[in-house]
Amino acid sequence: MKIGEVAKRTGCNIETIRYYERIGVIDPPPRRGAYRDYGPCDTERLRFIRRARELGFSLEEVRALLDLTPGHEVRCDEVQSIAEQHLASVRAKRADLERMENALAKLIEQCGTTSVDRCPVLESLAGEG
Amino acid sequence: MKIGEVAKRTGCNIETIRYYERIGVIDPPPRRGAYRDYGPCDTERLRFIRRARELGFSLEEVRALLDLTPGHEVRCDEVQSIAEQHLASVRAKRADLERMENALAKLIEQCGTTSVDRCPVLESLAGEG
DNA sequence: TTTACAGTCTGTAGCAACTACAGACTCAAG
DNA sequence: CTTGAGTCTGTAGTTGCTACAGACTGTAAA
Repeated sequence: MKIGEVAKRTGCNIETIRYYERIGVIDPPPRRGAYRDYGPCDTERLRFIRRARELGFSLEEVRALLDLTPGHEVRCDEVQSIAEQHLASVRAKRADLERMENALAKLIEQCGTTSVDRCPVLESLAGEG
Repeated sequence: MKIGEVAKRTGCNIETIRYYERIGVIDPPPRRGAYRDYGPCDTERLRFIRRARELGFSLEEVRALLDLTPGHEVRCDEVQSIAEQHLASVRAKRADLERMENALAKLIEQCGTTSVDRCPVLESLAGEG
């Protein structure tokens, strides 16, 4: 399989696949002539990476996850621990965004409630704290 | 005021202040000798920027916000529109994270429920879709 | 006066995780 | 033999900083 085919099958784009190779997240495949020649394992691995990225795992976390499987001696507890750490950070981010959302909503709500030459959004951003 | 003082007062760090100057978010202040010499307006502006950044506005959005005030002819409706756009994107991000959180929690929940040599997290990341 | 020292200066490189070229090449079909 | 889509390498851009290196400046104490 050439890189374009793999890209189509995995949903990764071509540049990204080459990027993953460059940073060592996937191994360089053999070449058929000048072109990279991928097998089914590569598509699987790339799909794995893609899923994990979609779930917000960083590439470092993905790497750690991938490093757990090679000898097929899977450590479910380690996987669980990585996933749990990640879950915690997702929850934290979500809480941040929630606070932001509330603050923004409050700001916007005030708009139009005061006299013409004052804007509560700007004032509240400028005000001291 | 020298840059260190401004940094302390605004909570921005020194490198960041110089960075903002470089990209034109703040104007280059006059120099007293070789050193940048800031006035109170600069601290206000930097505080404004910092608040906005904390609320997740991008620097481009911050720039747009700042561009609305210079002639003191404030356009509250424009400010509101920027804030609303931003609110929408915050909400979208939060929804994404929520989906992530659910998926992760489900994954983790399954851990330990199957036989010893299978890990549901890895399987579900690897599985086809 | 000298000298020490904290603070500042410029300029550049690094981070994550890609994306987007330029310009050369390759390989199969017509 | 030529066309053209696909691929190759290498480099630079993105966002919003952060972190140096190596030079300089200004002040205060000895």
